[in-house]
Amino acid sequence: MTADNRPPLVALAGPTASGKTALSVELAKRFCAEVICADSMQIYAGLSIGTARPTDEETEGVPHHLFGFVSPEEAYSVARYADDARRVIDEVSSRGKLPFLCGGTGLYLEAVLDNLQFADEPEDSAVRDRLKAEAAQVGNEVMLEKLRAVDPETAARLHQNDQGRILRALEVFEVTGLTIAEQQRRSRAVPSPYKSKLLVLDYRNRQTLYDRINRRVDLMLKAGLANEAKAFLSAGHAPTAMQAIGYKELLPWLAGEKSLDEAAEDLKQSTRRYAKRQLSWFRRMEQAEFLFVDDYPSPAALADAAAEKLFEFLKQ
RNA sequence: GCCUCUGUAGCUCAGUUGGUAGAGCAGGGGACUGAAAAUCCCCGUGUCAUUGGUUCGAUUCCGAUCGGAGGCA
Repeated sequence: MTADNRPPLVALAGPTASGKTALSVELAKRFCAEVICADSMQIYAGLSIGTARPTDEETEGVPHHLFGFVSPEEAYSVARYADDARRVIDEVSSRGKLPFLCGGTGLYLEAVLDNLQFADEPEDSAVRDRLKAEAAQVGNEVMLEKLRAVDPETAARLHQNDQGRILRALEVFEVTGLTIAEQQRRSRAVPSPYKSKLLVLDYRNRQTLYDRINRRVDLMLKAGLANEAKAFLSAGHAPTAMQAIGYKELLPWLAGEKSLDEAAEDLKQSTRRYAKRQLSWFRRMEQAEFLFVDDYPSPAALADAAAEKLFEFLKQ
């Protein structure tokens, strides 16, 4: 067995409120690592309390990258993230530090860990807008049939109601002349220049996680989430950032339709459901090694266990 | 104390003219390649309160008991 001489890349994933931030800082200190955001919402400036972005106090002097650096007015995407993340990873690595991805966005993590290649595509969304208008006219079934005619492979795996993916597949074919199935194959053509390790935090007892989520939402509100949301929501449209959990759920309260308590309950529920979806993503990531937080008596014990796994990995 | 109503899935309730039951919400699982904290798909066995009786058969009818609600004293 030949040694893998590629430089190391470590990632820590886990559902929201699982304790990623604290653990990442602790591990970063032990391994001389620098943390790189792998979270689709913590990248935005202005969304700080609601996305639980690490505060200066929490980072304890450990360098953090790609947090809060995108204007919420901008449309961001996985493709841009992959570029940004690779650039930072290379920088950190070339300085002799360990790049440490931390975040809960499965797609972003996969894009970097699997070194997915994204082809250049024109910025304008004219094609997409047109396809959307067409779908509104003729219905999803017809659009799915159109896709089946050019890309039966993709059409076969998409459900009729999955309009977003059906239209994107049609868009890719129209813009690039290649099916999205083929594009996706090509996206995996280049092996990663890094050897990587992915740790995932989870809880054996789901309720424990949910309790943490509920508690954290209360803390966010105490920390001033309502004001942050007010400022963010009144700043106008923010196409992608607008999707962040923690803001849109407070709209009914700002509109006087719901009490703050009711809105907070909705917010907790969306967050719980989100955590579930995150876990479902992480479970299918082949290289994921799960660490169950409630297996350990203390954060320190968890950190020791995680550190041991990283030692093993770095030795390889 | 008496009368009436009520007790079915974690919650709110349907329902079975007697052949062991189903919705919404909650919850669970899955998918995911340019909006991903988004989006899409799938999943309902529960001593039908307990206990006797009638019946081939009771969650369904009758009685009692124990909860709950309302009314009258």
